[in-house]
Amino acid sequence: MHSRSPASRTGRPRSATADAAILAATRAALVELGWSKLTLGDVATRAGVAKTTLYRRWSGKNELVVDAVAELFDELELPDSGSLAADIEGVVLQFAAILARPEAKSGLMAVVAEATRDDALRERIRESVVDRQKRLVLEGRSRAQARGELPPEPDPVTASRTADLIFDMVAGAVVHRTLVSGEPVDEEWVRGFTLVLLRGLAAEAAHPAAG
Amino acid sequence: MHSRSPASRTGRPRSATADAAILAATRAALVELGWSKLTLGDVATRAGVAKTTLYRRWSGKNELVVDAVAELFDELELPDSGSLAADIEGVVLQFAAILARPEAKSGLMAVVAEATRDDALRERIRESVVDRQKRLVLEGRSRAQARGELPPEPDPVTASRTADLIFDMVAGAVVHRTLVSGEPVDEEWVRGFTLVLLRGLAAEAAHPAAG
DNA sequence: GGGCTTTCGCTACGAGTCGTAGCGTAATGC
DNA sequence: GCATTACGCTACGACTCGTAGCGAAAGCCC
Repeated sequence: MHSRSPASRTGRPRSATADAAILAATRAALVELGWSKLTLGDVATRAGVAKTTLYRRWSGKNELVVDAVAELFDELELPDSGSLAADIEGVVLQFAAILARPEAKSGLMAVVAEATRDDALRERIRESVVDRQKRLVLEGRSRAQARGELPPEPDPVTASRTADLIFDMVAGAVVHRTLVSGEPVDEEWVRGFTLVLLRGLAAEAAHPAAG
Repeated sequence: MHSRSPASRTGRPRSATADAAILAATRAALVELGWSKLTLGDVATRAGVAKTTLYRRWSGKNELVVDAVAELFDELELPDSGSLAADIEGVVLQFAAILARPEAKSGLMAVVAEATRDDALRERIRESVVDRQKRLVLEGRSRAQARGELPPEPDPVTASRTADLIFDMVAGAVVHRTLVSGEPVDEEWVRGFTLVLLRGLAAEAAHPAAG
């Protein structure tokens, strides 16, 4: 989560209940009000805590919403369905289901927008949201290579680059479809997407093709 | 741009200079302050107009920023470079160059986030930003089909669906790479991306593979 | 030129939010 | 019991919002 260091061993400990209540209240406020109309005073009232308590734990709206939205991605798991295509389809559908929730929609993109001018916020998003998604890509590829569906990478540099490319293609397409195009990520779309991606990757691996 | 109807033929006309000054001031404020710290009063001061003038033309921050950012995409053009791969790479590099500018970064994602709770705003973004990008996809495919690089579509329904898929994959990947991963869209990345996409599409077209 | 209409710049305003300070109280560890 | 920290509460100045009202300016039409 946020700060983990138990810098203080003495004194009254912070209420763990309050943390959970604040984050839940933040998500509820995101659903009802959206990002722009969400105020920290309102969140504090919903959570049943004082506004000052909220400010003692989070430095502002951005950090609070990142933590509140990050919890939504806890449920993301890579299903071991036996084939790479099914793995991808399963993860994409899970990711899309989370992204379709109103608290994720209005909150996530807003903090990403803010992160363009705030390096610390960008790093916070990376740690609590993005890296968890990226790990699924790495794990999925490793499984597919073990099954022989994808060839092993020749060197770690291109392996890392390809993983980054795949991640941006998968997450980017789903996010863009959901938030910009405003169309649902249903099974039909996922099938078409997976088809294009997988065949592109298989062919790309067969023909390394460095320009 | 915004309202096109010259509803009033009489009276003092609106200053066209003011419109341009306000939009330019908005972009300047986005660069210096970012989305969250941008205030309409400050934009009015920068543009040399009264705050009330600004409110007469735009209903709020969201609509103003959409128009200001939309102008950045005016320069987007499809280069006729002779091959589909070169066309894609050219457009992607143009798109990425625009998206890398700070006024686009901080403004565009913020209004997209707001648009998740505002249908009118979403439509405004679609008209002034998204559709112009989408047209390039349609045009590029049509050229590639004329060249024989892509097979003609069997029916208009799947043609439309495939175009939507390609658009979300291209725009999504570039946006995600730029804003979420925070990595540059350089020529090396574009080559790898185009390779995967094109080979996926060519194979997909060869094997229609429904269900 | 005279009149009509709309826009313009300016000032001022109530409402709402921000983030902080100060206080007395509650809950821990030693 | 004592030191230390977190808590709830209240209050505060600073800021932004969006609007109203005013006199002046800049166009059309006769």
